[in-house]
Amino acid sequence: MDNATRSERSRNAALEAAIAIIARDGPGRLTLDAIARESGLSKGGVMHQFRTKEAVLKALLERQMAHFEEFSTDYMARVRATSANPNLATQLATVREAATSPNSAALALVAAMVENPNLMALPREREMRRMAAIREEAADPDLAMLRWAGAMGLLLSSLFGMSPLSKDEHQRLFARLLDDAQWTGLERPAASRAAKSGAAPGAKAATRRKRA
Amino acid sequence: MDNATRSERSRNAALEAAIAIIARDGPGRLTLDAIARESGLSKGGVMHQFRTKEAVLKALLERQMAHFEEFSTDYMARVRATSANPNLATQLATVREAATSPNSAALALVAAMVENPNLMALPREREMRRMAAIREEAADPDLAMLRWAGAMGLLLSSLFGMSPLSKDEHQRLFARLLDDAQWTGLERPAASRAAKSGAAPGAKAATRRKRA
DNA sequence: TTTATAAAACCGACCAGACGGTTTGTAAAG
DNA sequence: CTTTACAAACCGTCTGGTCGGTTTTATAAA
Repeated sequence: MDNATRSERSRNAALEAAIAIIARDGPGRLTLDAIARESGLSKGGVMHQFRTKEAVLKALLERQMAHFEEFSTDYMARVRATSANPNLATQLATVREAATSPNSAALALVAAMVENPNLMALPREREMRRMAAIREEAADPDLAMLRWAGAMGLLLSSLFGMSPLSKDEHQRLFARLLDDAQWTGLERPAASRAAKSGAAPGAKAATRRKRA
Repeated sequence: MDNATRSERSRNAALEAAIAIIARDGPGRLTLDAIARESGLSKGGVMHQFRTKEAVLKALLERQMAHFEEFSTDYMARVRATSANPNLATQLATVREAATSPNSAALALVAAMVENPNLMALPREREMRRMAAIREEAADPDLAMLRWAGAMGLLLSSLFGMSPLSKDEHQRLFARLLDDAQWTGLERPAASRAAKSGAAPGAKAATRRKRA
């Protein structure tokens, strides 16, 4: 077998094992020995691919982020033309995806937070940029943030096992969050922001797109 | 000093120390030795008050839950008469309180989840009962759930350090979540609840059914 | 009030196992 | 023959938990 793909396979096995462990036993049980056991590799093998445990977490985080990055990009490409607020739509759909997929990125996030809280710097920064984009394009930025927060709440509460909602109800709520038509009734034009953006005509911020 | 209060003081010191450690160093750094160091007690002293580490976590969880239980009861007593949906209002206010207070219950939750995920059984059950009450009283149960989810999203995202919102914005969003008047525009009469006695929950709700 | 006794709170040394990480050795790929 | 991928034994430290002993409080007889 090719050397590169051999490494690739091992790295993959280790990361899959890590996710399985976190999901099954909780983040506190994620140890290098456990990863070795679960993946079939020896501890030496794991340590050859990742020099330190933090490197494992980092790789895990990056892999999950890349996955959702891809999902996000695809979704964005599909709705950019049709949606009035493509960034919000994309983010909502991505969070739904994360909530649906069992080996969620959220698990990696929790594990990272446990081991080394400042590993979250990367995801945080990315998330913040997205939030900024959402607010830029929104007619009512606060409402957009609340829709985003609603999605996060659904995701995290189900991750923490605190959601009383069935799968169906979950999907229904996400669908409602995503449906712009259901939120148009109570928009508040965000006077503060309109005033801040200089000579902007006061009313409809939704028509003002980001740099075209 | 009285014997009972001596114990009380020690238990308190240990729990305070635990919260401080979690907040400062992350849940992964919460060890019995660390608690002993931080609290000034000896390890033996800590182990006398709590026979096991799990007992510490459990006590921590229960203390925080009791605190918010009290807040919740007080708030409920104040708004029960005036609010159309006192359960929702109370829950939103409680979550805001949790998000505001620095030594949040959420920290205890995360720590418990790390150490022993099934410790979350108690909070989960309580939460579920509340959610049920919220849905009972709501004209549009799904919307109520989304407002709740929004609050949870704000809380948890700020807990994870992923909130781009300032304190002021945070407060503003919570206020908006709490203000019934801002959500009456798009209520849907909850066909699900009315028709639920049948069998089909899953109808594609995308078609908007607004109410006057 | 004093004194004898118990019970509870507390200490700090100690232990077995688990932890992250290193080292040494070997087989496969280049 | 050199480099890379992996294995397995190993190391020092940390972890949750135990244990024997000391101090403080509680009880009550003298």
